[in-house]
Amino acid sequence: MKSEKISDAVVRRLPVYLRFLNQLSQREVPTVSSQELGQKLALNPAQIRKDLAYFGDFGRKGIGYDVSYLIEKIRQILNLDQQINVALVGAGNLGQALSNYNAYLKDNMKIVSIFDAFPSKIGSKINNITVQPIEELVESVKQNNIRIGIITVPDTEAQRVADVLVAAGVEAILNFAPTILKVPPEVRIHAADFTTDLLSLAYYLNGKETELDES
Amino acid sequence: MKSEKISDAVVRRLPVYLRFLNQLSQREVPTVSSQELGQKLALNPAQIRKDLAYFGDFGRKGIGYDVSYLIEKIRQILNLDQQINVALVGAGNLGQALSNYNAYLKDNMKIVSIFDAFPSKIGSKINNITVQPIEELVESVKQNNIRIGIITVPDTEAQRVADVLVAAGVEAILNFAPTILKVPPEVRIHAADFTTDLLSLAYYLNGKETELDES
DNA sequence: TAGATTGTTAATCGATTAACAATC
DNA sequence: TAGATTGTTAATCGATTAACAATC
Repeated sequence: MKSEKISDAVVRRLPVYLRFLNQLSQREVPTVSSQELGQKLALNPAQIRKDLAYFGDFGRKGIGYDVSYLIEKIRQILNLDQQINVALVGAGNLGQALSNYNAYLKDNMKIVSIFDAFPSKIGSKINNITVQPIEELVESVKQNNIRIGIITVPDTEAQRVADVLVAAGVEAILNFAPTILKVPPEVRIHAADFTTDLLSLAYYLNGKETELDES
Repeated sequence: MKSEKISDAVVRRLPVYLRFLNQLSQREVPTVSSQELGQKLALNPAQIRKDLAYFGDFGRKGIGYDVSYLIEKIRQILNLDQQINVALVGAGNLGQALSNYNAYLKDNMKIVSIFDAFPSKIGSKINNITVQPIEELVESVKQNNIRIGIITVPDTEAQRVADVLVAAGVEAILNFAPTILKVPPEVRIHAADFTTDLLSLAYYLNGKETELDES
């Protein structure tokens, strides 16, 4: 166990480990080596060992990692040993898809409130949750102990919504809008904008990745 | 213009530049400096200049970058000066959201075919496109000059679908399923799995990012 | 004991940032 | 000319990988 600052690159791999470990657990595989993890996840085994060693000595030399134990530990590290309440802002197509797709549930993340600005959406039910007007957000976030906000509104509204979420005291935001949001440094933001991913893919079409520089 | 290998980190910033430049263009701003771009996009100006300089001398000393010219150039670099046809596999909630949300259209990316395995989905129309059975994928991809595939099927099906897309000759895949896909090296894959993003956010809740290591 | 695999240090690799001459 | 800003080299910073002693 070291007490260095842990980089975001490391943190983002933890859910990847967790997911695969859960699969192993389901198949009742008792232990796994960094070697095998690396192979399955396309990562360097040394990197995996190093990542895990930041948080503790979870493995056993000569044996590997106990699957159940490592799952428990990673869940603790990610704060997933308690339920994390999430608010979703933007009940459009994408927002509806995210709230239906409640795969997070098994990971203790739960969308407990949904907000929208459109009067036509308000009052309707998505996945058993009644859509509320954004005016009620601050109050609702405080009352329901909501700690994470998901933004699925049009990009023109994203900053406004982020400001409201911050005012409500949310600690982290997952932003699906294609905008760089300005928030105070204590609020963590992850961009989940897939248009960026998709457009950048186009670069790799057509052999453009090898330089054709003849000139 | 250098002919180094361009890293993916650089490529992924290009769509971010492009998006902001489009906004400037709409406001009819004629030129922009790396300084200003950096400020708005929360990036280091030197990094922006370096990124752009990989592809050519697009700026003018003392002036900055001509907005329209830079847009044109970045679109060329990203292969977006031609229409790129995209296939979507998986007509569930998320798939429907993506195909409705056709924000890519203005960037010359177009979802032209949608596939699903569920008999109940097949034949229905989403955003004016008829959902086809996966059995028709290979044929359809070839006929419609589809070059990118988007995977929005359940994770248990993702690898199978990826194999079919590869067999059909797709050059790149955007994968929303939470699985590490195995594909031949000439096919580019980007992971767009937001559960990873969301779970990793939980790490930052609650002051966990500063080490409490007292022991 | 022999084989396997960890945790960790050192080496490498790559990406970001600073600095500045060139020049509009 | 003076001020601004690029393109690029050099310096820095950080992340990944290799190597290996410790040990199950």
